[in-house]
Amino acid sequence: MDYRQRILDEAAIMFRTYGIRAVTMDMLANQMGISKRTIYEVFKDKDELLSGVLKWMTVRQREMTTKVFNESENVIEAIFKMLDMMQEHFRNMSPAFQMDMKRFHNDLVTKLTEADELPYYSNNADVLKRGIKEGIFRKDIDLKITNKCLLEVIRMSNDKEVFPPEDFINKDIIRDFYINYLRGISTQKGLDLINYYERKRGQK
Amino acid sequence: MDYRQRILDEAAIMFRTYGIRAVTMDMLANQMGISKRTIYEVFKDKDELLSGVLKWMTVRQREMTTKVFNESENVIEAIFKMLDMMQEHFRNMSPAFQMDMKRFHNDLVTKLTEADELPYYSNNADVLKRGIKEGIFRKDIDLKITNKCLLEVIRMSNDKEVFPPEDFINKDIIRDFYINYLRGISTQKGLDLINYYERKRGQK
DNA sequence: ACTTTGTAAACTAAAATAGTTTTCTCATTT
DNA sequence: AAATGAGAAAACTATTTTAGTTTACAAAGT
Repeated sequence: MDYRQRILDEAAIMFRTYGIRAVTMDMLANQMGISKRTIYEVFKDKDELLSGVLKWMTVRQREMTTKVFNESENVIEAIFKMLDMMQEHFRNMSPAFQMDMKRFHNDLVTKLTEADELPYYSNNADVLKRGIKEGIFRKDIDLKITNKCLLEVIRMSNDKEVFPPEDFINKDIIRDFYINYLRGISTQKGLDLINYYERKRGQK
Repeated sequence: MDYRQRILDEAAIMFRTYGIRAVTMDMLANQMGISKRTIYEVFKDKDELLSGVLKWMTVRQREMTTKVFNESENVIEAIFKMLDMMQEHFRNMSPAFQMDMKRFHNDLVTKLTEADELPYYSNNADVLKRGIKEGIFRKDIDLKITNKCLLEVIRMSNDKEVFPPEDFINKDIIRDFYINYLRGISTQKGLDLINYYERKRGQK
């Protein structure tokens, strides 16, 4: 029985559901039916547990995205699927989680951001290159800047201070923001594809 | 400027979004751009604020339900609309809120439950009576028991321990539970109406 | 000038929780 | 059957938070 993995899985669920502060180590141990000490046997402290959870979430996200990208006809289809996954990821995440991350673990956030170990905040250079190769994105875009912009779009879309929930009821902010930026860097072929998948999506 | 009401409104939003413990009095004051002391000028302590918030939520819920009931053709239509409202209410509520209520304010919960001052946990006797008068519910049902059962259905449907989210992905538990119990107390006319509104709902 | 109303910020006291230590239990090994 | 070891259970303490208070101060109205 791999305690480490079991703890990571359960902690991930609980952190995402209730927030980080709200989940005490006692609560987690009780919920899993193990002793608190066993948790501390594997993880030095709560910070290490949290950072483990985030890294694990990133690994899984990477695997899923890679799979999606390999199985997609073109970059636009892949991006649309990835946006669906991302939306699902953030939809099930308690606002408390994001608030706690900012208030109490901001140093961890910056560390993980720099190390590209935060789910859905990872380097998109490969995607962009593929898009260029497929004639979907314009050849003259600046890879580094565009990549950074896409990351910022995601970050901002999920920032409650930028888009306060009381003013923006719509949950499709990411989509809207991301896709319209995408249009801006697309060729005619890219635009046609975006329109195609947008229509397709609207139908269901 | 009615501080009491403004505080209630903002606290309601924050408690529901982040949970009760996660929202500190400082945070609430900062968010509103007022001083913490001003809050304590109006509310003795956090408990009183919370209880105020819940009562206020109940008042609004009552108004809305009453309106819906007066504007509905029959009891089944009214109940369907009410279920929609209820679903919306619980959908936007952080699991942390419900957990905090149970862990740290359980005495308040029981107090408010007894006083019928918890949103959506209110007496349904009038609804049942109207249903009987309209020939939708059977005449021979035991009002007191049925009423209690309906309340319990709502309570259980929202209890994460009864329906753990990891096992029951479906958010329509309340609907399913409530409506099928309703079928059990309905006349043929009632059943026909339920089927009609179920179909109508399924279409959109 | 004086009073009221509220902000800002420092402070204290209480509560909760992270993390530790101790004791006990049961299963496995020798 | 004794020894070992992994982990449960629960009590403990040390730290951190946060509720709630107090103080000083600023603006606005009288």
